[in-house]
Amino acid sequence: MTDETLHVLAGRYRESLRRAVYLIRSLDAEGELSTGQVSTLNIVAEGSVRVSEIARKAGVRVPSATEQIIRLENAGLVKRTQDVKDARAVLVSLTAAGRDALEAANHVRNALLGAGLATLTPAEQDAIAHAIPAMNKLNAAMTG
Amino acid sequence: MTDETLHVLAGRYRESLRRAVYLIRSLDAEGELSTGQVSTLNIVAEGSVRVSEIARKAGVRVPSATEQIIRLENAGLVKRTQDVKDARAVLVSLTAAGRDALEAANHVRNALLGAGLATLTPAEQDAIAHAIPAMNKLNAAMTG
DNA sequence: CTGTCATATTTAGGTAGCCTAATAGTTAGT
DNA sequence: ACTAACTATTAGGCTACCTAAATATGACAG
Repeated sequence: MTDETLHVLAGRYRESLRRAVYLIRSLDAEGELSTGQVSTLNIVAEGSVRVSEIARKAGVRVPSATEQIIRLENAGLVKRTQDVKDARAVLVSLTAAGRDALEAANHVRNALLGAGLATLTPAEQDAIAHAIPAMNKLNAAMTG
Repeated sequence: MTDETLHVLAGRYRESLRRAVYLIRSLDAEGELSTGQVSTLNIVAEGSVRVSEIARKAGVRVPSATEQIIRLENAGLVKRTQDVKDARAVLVSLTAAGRDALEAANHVRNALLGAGLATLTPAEQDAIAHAIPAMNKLNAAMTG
């Protein structure tokens, strides 16, 4: 594609993502956990993670991650432990309650979004499914 | 697709959108206008719009839209006028400065995102281009 | 082994942006 | 004309983000 074409595509894609953000937010309306909390839990679910690693993956600064984690810890959803190999570092992991809460939150959101996807034609569903790997590659390329 | 398949697709799509939020945010790092401000300006750019209409399109409550608009008005980017046909309503429109600022902001963001898109293969670019109408339909279906 | 610089996290203080509830004015239906 | 519905704003509060500074540990050169 030419730069011009890519520029136009960028504009359309940006607009679509902007609206998709509100879609994602609307999925949270019913739930008990906020979008940010679910995002953080999803990151922690991958295993014991340092605070700085959570911040990096979430695209926020370290103090913001600390704040989120403290809130989640107070809610009993994650626990913090000292890294035995590096006393400066803190490892964050899910509690059993956190795992349950995350699973429930994901289930509700996926069901809602799945119902929305069901209103699309099979071709439209395929178009989205097919775009996801490209979107992920783009996300990775641009946000590190 | 089966409900189960759609459920899985919903999960993958949600995850991709979650990361795309940070991509969008990263496009704002350099600019003077926040993501929310650009979104609001983009809505207002479509013509004179009521506060309640802006709120609906932006996916926020009316007082939040009022707040945004007051900020943009203080920055000289939009102006508020009474609707002559309905004295309850306020019509919001861009000022010349607002139009310029929006154009500049969109240009910078589209250039940055366009550069990211340029790193994808043509097939990946096509996959995203092809998914956008479906994404827009889904957004419209789920957020009204 | 000690001083220095880098790394990891937390604390402190501030801002943007979202929310609900309450207020004031306008319109529309009976 | 009265009541109910609608439009916008104001008031008060919360979450989540930020930068700067403090605290503690690690790594390493001399």
